[in-house]
Amino acid sequence: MTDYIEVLKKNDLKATIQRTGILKSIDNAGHINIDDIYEDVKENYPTLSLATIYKNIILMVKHGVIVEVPINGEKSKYELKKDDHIHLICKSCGEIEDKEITKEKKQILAVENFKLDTAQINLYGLCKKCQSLI
Amino acid sequence: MTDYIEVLKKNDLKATIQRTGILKSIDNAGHINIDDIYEDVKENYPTLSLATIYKNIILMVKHGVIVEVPINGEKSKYELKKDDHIHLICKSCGEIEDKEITKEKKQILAVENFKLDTAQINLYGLCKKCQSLI
DNA sequence: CTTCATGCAAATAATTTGCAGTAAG
DNA sequence: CTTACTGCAAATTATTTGCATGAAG
Repeated sequence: MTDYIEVLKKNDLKATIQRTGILKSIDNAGHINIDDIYEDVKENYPTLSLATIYKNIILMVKHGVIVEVPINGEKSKYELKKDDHIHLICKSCGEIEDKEITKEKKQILAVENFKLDTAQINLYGLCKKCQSLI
Repeated sequence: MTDYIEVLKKNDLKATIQRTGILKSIDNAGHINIDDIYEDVKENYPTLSLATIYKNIILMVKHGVIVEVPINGEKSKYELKKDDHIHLICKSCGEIEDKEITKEKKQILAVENFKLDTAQINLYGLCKKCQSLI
């Protein structure tokens, strides 16, 4: 269980109850879009507004607390910041699974004349469960 | 120079002047978002409407003529459909460069229990030009 | 205390839709 | 011919902004 208050302060952000609530929601879901965060957080903080979520998502991305995960044909989802990893995105059920990138894999992606900051690797296909349903 | 009429027909789409215009614009830019397509195409077809672009982008993505390239914190760009490749996205100037994925690299990305369809690899960092400006 | 965050309502931007008139095959 | 496409205007949805009040450090 992550200490969201710590994470926020470490990244120069005040720890408000709205922010920890949003982080808890993201952490819980793994990957989640703004509307779903709103639905989720509202349960515990009914007065929390969508505008507050927008403002905070932008802010927390800027401060490196969370990361945007753009998905083809959908609204972006967000996840807690962690080491680069691969997203396995199921085109059938929409489930997103994280997969570690080994050092060797990352090395292989290295490109000359380009100073790499973040690698975003999304593999679209069919997860095990959905394959078996065909 | 690609024959856009051919491409469209091959993918079961009528070849209208608006569609070939959009494809030409995308091909020309490499990677371009909807607003910029609009600005570009309007020069030659001033009556072409933004609604038509939206409708056709959605349609051409569905038919596999073009591909969405989501970019963190921006509106998605679009490119002509081609073999999977890597995008080098410069965080400074915004330039996107395509880089081939060798078979070995693609093999390395293979994951058990996941039937891969499309690989989307975006590397965010600094291009050569922008590195030298620091 | 002091500064920054929240919530609301209102503004703006982005995308979608319906429909009458056109064009492609 | 027949079916599907376009352009327009209107509707909807998504996102941003300003400001008075309230909470964090």
